[in-house]
Amino acid sequence: MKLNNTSQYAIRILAYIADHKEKTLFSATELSNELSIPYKFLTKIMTELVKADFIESIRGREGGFKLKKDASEIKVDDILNIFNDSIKDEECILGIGFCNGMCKCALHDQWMEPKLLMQRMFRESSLRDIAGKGCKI
Amino acid sequence: MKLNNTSQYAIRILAYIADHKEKTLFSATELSNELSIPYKFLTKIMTELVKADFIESIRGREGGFKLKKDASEIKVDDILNIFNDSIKDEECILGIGFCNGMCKCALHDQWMEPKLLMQRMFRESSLRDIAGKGCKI
DNA sequence: TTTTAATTCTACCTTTAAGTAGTAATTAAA
DNA sequence: TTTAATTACTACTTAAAGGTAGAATTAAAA
Repeated sequence: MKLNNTSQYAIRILAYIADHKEKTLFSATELSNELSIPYKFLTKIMTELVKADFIESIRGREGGFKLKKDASEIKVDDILNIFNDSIKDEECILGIGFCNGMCKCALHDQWMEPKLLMQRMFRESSLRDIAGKGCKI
Repeated sequence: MKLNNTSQYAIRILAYIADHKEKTLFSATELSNELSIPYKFLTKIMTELVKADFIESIRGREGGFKLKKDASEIKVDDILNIFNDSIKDEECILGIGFCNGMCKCALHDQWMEPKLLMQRMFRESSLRDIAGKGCKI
């Protein structure tokens, strides 16, 4: 019962960048070192964040990465969505075909409340909310 | 953000068995058919459930499986524990080293409430509670 | 005693997530 | 204009989850 590694890394990367408002550009090397994320894996994730338009990249010498949107406009759930890791409404905790009013799984009712809480947490927490709130590694 | 397939299958298998009190023995073939779980994968899971002492197996012709404990004594969390899939107290949603009072991750505080709810749901739901509450597949 | 229907065991195969390697492209500084 | 520092791209490797195959074992029924 966990987020996948890629999602975890992506959230930590973006939160780190959002946290350091004094800096304008972050290199992959810095992010990799500061956040203890394997360099090559990090650059792979950065490319996806660029494609998803959350991050702008400056190529070439003295280049780097920076946020493309305001930190308050990026929700944790938006990040999870890039990696297909957010909690879908129709998702069933026991993995049965259709889990809803007509045919629900054995844990459907108990799962409802924690599921909604988690969805709210992801949908309402922006990078601004979580930046600087925690340790890096 | 989901339970692994094996955990889902195991919960559904045990809930099914707990639900049919009129029957005393369940063959792998029946369970596989009724729950739409691949036969060979199911037997693998059954073996683990037997080793974990939740299920008793009767070998040979006319054999099968049955619950070894009372349904009220088996919690969903006990099942998840077999497959290392329960939510540990120290588990961090962003996967950082030690996520506690001293050094917590950026989502630590928001994660607290849904995490405790889920832990309670798993720890307090017994097979008896969930048996017969849902569709099979 | 043989057959048959069942579980168990060992080993393998497939798919996906996670991570690595090497090189090309880009750009500012020297 | 060359060099160094940077991101981007393509392809590969490794590890884990998910799933399959086949033979061995067991024990009731015929």
